[in-house]
Amino acid sequence: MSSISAFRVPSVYTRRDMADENELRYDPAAIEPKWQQRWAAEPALYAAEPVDCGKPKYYVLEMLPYPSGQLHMGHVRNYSIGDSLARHMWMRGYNVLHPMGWDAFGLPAENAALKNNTPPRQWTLANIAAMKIQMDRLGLGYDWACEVTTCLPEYYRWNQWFFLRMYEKGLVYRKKSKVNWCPECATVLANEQVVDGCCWRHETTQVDQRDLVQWFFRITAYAQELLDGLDKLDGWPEKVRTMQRNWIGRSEGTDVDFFLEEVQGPGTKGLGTQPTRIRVFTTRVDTIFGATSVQLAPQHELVAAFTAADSKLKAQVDEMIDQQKKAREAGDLGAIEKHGVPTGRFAVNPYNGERVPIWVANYILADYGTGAIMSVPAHDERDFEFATKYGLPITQVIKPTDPAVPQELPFCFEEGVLVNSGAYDGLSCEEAQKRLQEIAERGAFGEPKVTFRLKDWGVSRQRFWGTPIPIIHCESCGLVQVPDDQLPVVLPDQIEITQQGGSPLSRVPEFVNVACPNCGRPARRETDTMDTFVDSSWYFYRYTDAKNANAPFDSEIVKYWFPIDQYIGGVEHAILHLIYSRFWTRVMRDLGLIVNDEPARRLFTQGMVIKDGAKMSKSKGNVVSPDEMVGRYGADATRMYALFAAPPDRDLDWQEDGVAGVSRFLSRVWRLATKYAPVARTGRGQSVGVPTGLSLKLLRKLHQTIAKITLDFEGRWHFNTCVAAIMELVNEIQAADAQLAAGEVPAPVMHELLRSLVLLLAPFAPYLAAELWEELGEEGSILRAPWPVSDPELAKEDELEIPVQINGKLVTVVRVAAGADARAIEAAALAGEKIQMRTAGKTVVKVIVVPGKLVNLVVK
RNA sequence: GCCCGGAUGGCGAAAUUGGCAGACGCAGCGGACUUAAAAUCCGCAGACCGCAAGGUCGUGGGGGUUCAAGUCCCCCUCCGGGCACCA
Repeated sequence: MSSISAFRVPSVYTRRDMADENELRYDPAAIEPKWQQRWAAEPALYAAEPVDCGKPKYYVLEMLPYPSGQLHMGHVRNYSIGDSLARHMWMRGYNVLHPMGWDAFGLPAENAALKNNTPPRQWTLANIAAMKIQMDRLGLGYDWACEVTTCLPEYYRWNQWFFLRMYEKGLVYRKKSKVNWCPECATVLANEQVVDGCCWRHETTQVDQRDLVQWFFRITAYAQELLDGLDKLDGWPEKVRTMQRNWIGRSEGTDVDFFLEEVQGPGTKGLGTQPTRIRVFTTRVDTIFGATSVQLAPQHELVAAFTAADSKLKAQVDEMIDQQKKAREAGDLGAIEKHGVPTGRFAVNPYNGERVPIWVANYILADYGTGAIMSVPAHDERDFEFATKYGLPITQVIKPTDPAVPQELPFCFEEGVLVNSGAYDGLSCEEAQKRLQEIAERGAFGEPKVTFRLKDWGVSRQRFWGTPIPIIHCESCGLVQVPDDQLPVVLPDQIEITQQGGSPLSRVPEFVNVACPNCGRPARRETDTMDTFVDSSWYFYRYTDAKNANAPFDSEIVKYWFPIDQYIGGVEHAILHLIYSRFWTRVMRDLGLIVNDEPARRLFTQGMVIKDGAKMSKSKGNVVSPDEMVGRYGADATRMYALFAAPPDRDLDWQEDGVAGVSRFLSRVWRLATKYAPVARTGRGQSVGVPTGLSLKLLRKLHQTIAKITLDFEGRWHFNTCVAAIMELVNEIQAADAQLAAGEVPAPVMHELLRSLVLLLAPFAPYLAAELWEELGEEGSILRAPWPVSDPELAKEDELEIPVQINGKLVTVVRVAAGADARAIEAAALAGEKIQMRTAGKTVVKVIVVPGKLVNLVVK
């Protein structure tokens, strides 16, 4: 349906140009396809230039979408922001790289294959084609020459290549581990992909725990560097940096060995090869004299030794493990009640020789620290709860220095002095920690220790539609790398996707059976594929050199473009994608491929798109289709509304009436510009001279608007107020319509006004801008036209309205010359009639004059 | 529980450095044009009192600093997001 119904031509124009009634209507359905065709025919418009072009570079990147087949409003918002920025930077004369690609591996393609009997590849490529059309319709200016599609062998061969390089460096390893298993996906999930005990893609599907041999990337080797790097990322939102800091979870403390008390008699059986020490991790070694038990995680290796000789204990521990597992699956690990069982064994505190019981407790995590703690109930909430429940002794060993601290257990504070701690009594917590660490190191029963919460990145997936892991299992040679010259290991074409568990690739004999590259004997390919976060960890490097068949990219080209100047995407990727990318960048740096430490200098996280109070999503049934909006109002209006309705970093409430409003505004621009274009054209190339009167007024507003928008593009990014500023400008021009029609403003000024207006609109409404640019008789593409420069002289007001307050309350305003000094302003303020009346008979105690801002009289 | 955000008209929002609160837009109301409607154009519009001139109140709540607070400080409430038995 046509959106903008025909409107009656304004009378002033009807007289002049009756014949062209149709041309007066703003009709995005006509304009937009016309420019799509033209731009498609001229791909160089959006193409990055060679590295030696001599221009400063600007790399603007938006997160690549998963090719589901449909853009959603979140994409529209993300890409509208990025596209406006890219267009602005082009106009500022930068060599802009503005690429787009497809995060094309992943489960939905397999699900679709099951459902429609369409091969994943075909389904994915068809979706890509459809979404590309949507993007083109939106008028997004991408350099399609460097498009990256992660499911194509030309791309994923480099995943494999990187995997092998990392394998050689010891950054890839295999281990049997408890993994998160999503029954729906029938695959393993990374810790980061488990949300509240459920799969991040299937929010109602509980994740199981399974034991599998898995491939891991040793991201923990970079934990400290990833943490330190955050301090320097001042172009990233503090929020994201904080989230990553918490995720990495660095914690400084001490590893301390408690000695396992020797036990004589039958109970010692099975303990023979076990360590005689229990290593605990604590951040509060200063409280160690208050340790009244040692607590082990149920999975701790010593527990297995203890239970081997004690079937009753074993039953209790097994039950505990089972309960923990259930709780983990239900996602409320923190909610289960603390409980434990005594092992009947004792440990000896290395500092004072005190004998404390060893318990197994369900609140001790096997995979954090050493899986064992010393329990100090007087100074830890959890230990206190536990000790109270089981009547374990509670010994206070820290006395608060601050008398305001309530005298109640447990005492959880760090400001205090030691008591009941033998030779260390009287030391501050901080000093005591240092001293106790020294003693431990000297006595070889402990040392300072930094622990991270971050775990290694499990990348194995038992799925078909992902990058095959380039490893061959040979019975004689063990794990053998696929030689580089045999890459890529290509996914087989013919495959039957079923819902059976295990890797689909393992059921394809042609894929699995292979000769060992080492000994030539029959061997088996690895059938796990890689997590799709591998694909998105480095795709933005590939953009710079997407066709390279010999290397993932040319280092020199990457050196030119990196780091990314501006990365834009949703905050939901704050941890997963953005931490993996930072890791990958460092790995590539250490492989000598790149020189930058961080992928992106600046990161911008846009807010969510909300409708009727909830995030737009299929499950909520509140989805607005971009196609529908574009069909009804045009791409320009849709995009501009996405920028106008809220600042980009905040959530955006989608209201269709608002899109209609923006569309009305664009119609107004259209009418105004087409009406005065004939006059403006005659003023092309002529100087505006020294404008006065209405000309000056309008040019002043114009130059103020240019200044405002230019400033916003430089970092503040309040595009909502940029659009508002353009609206104000248009309102002001339109308010002068009668005078303009009467010819009060000379042609060169009309030209300057309309030309600049169109330039200001170009980043936000490229179709309309291009059309009007042509209408104004301008040559060349508006895309490469220089961004207008604000003339500060013209922008300056020559008279200001200064509010005058009495005791902080507004009474009146006075007009003064713009440069007026404090004395002149004060005089003008005091001379005002209303001020005279209000101050009559009273004393003006004080006069505050802020030149250019206001006057406040303090009156008694 | 801890760590981030946020709260301003009927609605989306603005106020860039402490200086006229509500720009811009939506919805609404009045008018012009029209046989009529739509579209368009012009105007009104925070709340309360008042015929008006004008006055009082007003940025989630309470306190404070200041000539002046949406903005700074302290305390609290609610909403959103992240983390959560991390020793």
